[in-house]
Amino acid sequence: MSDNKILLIFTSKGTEMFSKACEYGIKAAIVVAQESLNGQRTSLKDITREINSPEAFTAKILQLLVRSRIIYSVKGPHGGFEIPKNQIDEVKLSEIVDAIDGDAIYKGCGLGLSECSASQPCPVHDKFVKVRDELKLMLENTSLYELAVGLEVGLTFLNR
Amino acid sequence: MSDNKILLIFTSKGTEMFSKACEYGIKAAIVVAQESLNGQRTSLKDITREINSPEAFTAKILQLLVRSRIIYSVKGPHGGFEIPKNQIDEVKLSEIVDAIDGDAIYKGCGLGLSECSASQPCPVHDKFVKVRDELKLMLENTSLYELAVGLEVGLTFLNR
DNA sequence: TAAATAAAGGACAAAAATATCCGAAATCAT
DNA sequence: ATGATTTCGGATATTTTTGTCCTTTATTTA
Ligand code: FES
Ligand code: FES
Repeated sequence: MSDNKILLIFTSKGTEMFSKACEYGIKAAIVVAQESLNGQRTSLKDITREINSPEAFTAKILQLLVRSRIIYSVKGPHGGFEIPKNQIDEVKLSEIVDAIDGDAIYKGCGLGLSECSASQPCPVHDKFVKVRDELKLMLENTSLYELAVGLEVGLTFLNR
Repeated sequence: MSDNKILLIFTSKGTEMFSKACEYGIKAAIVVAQESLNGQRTSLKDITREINSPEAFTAKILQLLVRSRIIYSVKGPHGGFEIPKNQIDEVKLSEIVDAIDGDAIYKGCGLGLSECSASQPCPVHDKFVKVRDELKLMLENTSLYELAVGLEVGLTFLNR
């Protein structure tokens, strides 16, 4: 053991690509999309059971998506969250990420400079832009529909 | 204004790819590399002036890099941080990120599942792995040397 | 209309990341 | 040896993120 006191200050389990809030938001949206494709609304409880997330916290994130008109909510018995069927294919991952984490991850400078600029690039700019742009493209081209279908068919998992 | 009380809870200026600690670490390492190529040591003060970062916090991060033997330190007058010239080309960005943020960003599941698995993939797995692997490759193939040279030549900036 | 249900919203709590302060230890120059 | 300099290390403070609790509001059903 010995010197793990100071190290603890920096013992992060590992910084991830998206915030927890965003991870929950994406997962929740996929569940809502999947149920919506089946013509069903999904309640907060159902969602948190499916994605194994803290209820009240997830509620806040869902509200964020509702405010961004990415999903829609209905109160009262048999209420819950839904997405109009014809809209599910139009909702891109980028909109969800943007609503929760902002666009810095796929638009901002990799070293945190005020803005990414090709004329005044940071040292990693050239190399970073390539992967960042591919991330951007991926997020903008991936629809909730395809993610929901994979889940419905049993090919993918939300909970492990 | 009206409803910005609740919204404030979620007003992040935008989640970035790397943590602040990691951004400082990368920038600091580049400065140290650049000076080392000139046969000079760099003091903490010089570093924080170059990259415009909080001094004491940056010191902690530098210590982390020292412990990982990515950079070396010398105490006392004319002390500071340095990297042996012949090592500068061998230090890859991935080692720095790994030492500070861990490897989750270029190895972990995009939706935060316990581990990324192709046999039990999360809904974004297929699409995410592509960009994550490119990020991994980029980090593993980018050396401190090339980043430092770009800075030396005046092509890149650390401070804007 | 009343009761039950589910989301919305506010206040608060805990944990993690970011940041500051100060003294100790090492090193160098005189 | 002494004093100046600079990193190292511990304690603490601030801010942001994550998470909980409980009340209010809207909606449905009986
Ligand atoms: S300036 Fe840093 S990524 Fe473009
Ligand atoms: S399982 Fe989620 S990215 Fe591989």
